[in-house]
Amino acid sequence: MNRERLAKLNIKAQVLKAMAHPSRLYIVEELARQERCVCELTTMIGADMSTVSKHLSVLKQAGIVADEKRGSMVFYRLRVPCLGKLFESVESVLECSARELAEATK
Amino acid sequence: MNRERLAKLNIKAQVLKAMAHPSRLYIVEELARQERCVCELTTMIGADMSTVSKHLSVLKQAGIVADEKRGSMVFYRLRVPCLGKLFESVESVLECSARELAEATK
DNA sequence: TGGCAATTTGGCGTAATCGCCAAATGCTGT
DNA sequence: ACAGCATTTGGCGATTACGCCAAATTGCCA
Repeated sequence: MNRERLAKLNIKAQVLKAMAHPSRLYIVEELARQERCVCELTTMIGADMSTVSKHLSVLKQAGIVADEKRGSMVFYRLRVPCLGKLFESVESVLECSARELAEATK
Repeated sequence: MNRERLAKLNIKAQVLKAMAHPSRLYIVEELARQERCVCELTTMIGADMSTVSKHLSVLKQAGIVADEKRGSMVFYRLRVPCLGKLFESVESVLECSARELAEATK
């Protein structure tokens, strides 16, 4: 495995890792519909605001979301419009393996 | 957030998490081309065989790969054929955010 | 300027992850 | 049955993730 490929793998894994958390995945799904400020997401998720803020920071550092300050509030939005495809892919992965997974974990 | 959605989020996050590691992502990419036995993957990755075996176990538990024992060797293959879409999605996410990410981390 | 709300940051304890080593398991051929 | 290869499992130390609390920061408005 050459180091170019390893570098790409690291970046890709980083993107996946950023979304590989229920709260963060929820955030991404919601931002795919519309932009939201931190307090909105906080009440939706039902966790501490500092926790949500850190999740957003992870997504931001992975290049998935962007933030914009308007007044005293910070609004987050998806940085890339192509995430919808990824959702579909994950969904289809689930559909493909859902039954087998259910059987496997019985 | 109702508990049905939370359950789905947990499963989706689990799938993403299983792939959110450079070695495991490498494995998935290779298995998308052809099935491989553990020792092949071990030499390709260059880690301890026990480490590779555990990575494969994670992918298996997430429903991403399936294993088949042939003789004394175990061959792994992708469980779902639709993972190609997901790769494309991750790639496009990278393309969309690569430049901005590079600038952001300067 | 003082106070209040929104957000971020630092820190802490707990839990999970990672990679290697050693040991156990399974299969093959003699 | 035995030796040897392929694979898995258990465990250990080190690193990282997670969620909450408290404190710091920033902007708004009286």
